[in-house]
Amino acid sequence: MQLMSEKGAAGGGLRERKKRATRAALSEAAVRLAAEHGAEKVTVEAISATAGVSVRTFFNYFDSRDDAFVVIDADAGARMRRAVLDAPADLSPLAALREAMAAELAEAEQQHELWRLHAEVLHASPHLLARGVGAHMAAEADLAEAIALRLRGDGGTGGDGPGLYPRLLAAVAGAAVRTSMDHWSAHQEEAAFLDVFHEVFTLLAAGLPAPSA
Amino acid sequence: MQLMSEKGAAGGGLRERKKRATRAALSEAAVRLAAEHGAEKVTVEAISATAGVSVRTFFNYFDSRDDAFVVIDADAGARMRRAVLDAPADLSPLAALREAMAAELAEAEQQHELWRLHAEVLHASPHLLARGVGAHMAAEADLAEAIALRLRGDGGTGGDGPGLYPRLLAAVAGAAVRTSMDHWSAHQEEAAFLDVFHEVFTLLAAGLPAPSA
DNA sequence: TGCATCTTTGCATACCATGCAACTTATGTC
DNA sequence: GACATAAGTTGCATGGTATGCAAAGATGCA
Repeated sequence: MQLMSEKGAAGGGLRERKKRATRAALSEAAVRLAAEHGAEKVTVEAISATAGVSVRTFFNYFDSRDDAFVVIDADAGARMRRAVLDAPADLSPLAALREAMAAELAEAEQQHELWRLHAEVLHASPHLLARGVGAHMAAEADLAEAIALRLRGDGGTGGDGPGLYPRLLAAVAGAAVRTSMDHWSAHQEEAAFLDVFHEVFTLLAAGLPAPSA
Repeated sequence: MQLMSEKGAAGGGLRERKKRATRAALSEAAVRLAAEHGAEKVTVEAISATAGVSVRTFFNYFDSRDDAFVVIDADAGARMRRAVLDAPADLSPLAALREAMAAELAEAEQQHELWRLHAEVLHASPHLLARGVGAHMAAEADLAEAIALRLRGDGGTGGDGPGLYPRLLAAVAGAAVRTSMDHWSAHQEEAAFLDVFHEVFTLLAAGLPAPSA
């Protein structure tokens, strides 16, 4: 079943620091090996050896081999959730989401090389790409709840989750980010990523009108 | 690698009819067994035995065990693509997509019981749900291309796929459908599915404004 | 230091997934 | 209808994936 994720933020204990380090080492080993040899040719044994742990320990951190390629940053969801909750009150829900996601993407640029490799790996095998897309869903559910909180103020999300509007907003924003990344990685020379990102959200806010051209 | 899907429509040859029957039998066996015992407890051997074929044959039809739970109707994508292309010219792209998807969902109601079980199974194990969402991506890419064709009239989609707008539209519409189904299955008694579906597309067309209430 | 807790590891086991060769079943032709 | 061919199914062998369990090794805390 995997180990619990303990604290999302930077905890102080030696144990938790070691655990984060091990997880990061496994993740990085998986991505680098996959970028070099192709994801299908990378065995769990190779990943574990590169990260300096046993195969059994690999499965203490990831539920499946593919998870090591797909799950990049486990705390990203929590950070976006907080960003949505802390956004200025005069931002529309859509704009709050846009800003939270933009901040997260900017953060991702810090690990530039690794993220680039990661994108390459996912794009190279559709199987993993699909898995990656699906993996965002949990984060989207979190975001939907954050939006619901933002809208209603109170903490009682009721028995059966956020309403239709927050769910839709989170799902659509997720789709928007994926579309931006896809399109940008196919037209990297023509436009900066942030331009694509903002054009996408502008289209959303306008109700996706048919292009005039 | 899986067998090729031959023709999407109803072909006449005995071979192809048998193949579709076998695929359907495997798919149905997988879903029913999973609904009864939980997806994790269903082995490929059990699915194959229920469908009356060997384990080896199972893997001739599906690339992995999970695919049998996830891939319900392999031709749905092709049908929606055609529906988008054949839609009346005065419909906006968003409306054309909405109608294509509504038609497909109405079709799904024919197999009501099986689709219901399918939804249950996916919902019961997040792992499969994520996989299911990812599986829609190929269909979305197809839809994006159809929209691009619809907008530009010509057949030359260029070297690097549809533009930003068609991609975004397809991705957002996919997110809208998933959201509708999620929300509806959580509030089944309160509203008819089609009402939820239309409310979602109305919100999209309005640019996802913050709710006034 | 010494004890409680958590983590890693090896081992055993079962299932998943693919290549290959032999066998069976459709299709089209004579 | 019988034949040659192409297509699909099956069993076997093989290797990777994934989990439970118990022993050994770290860490946290009094």
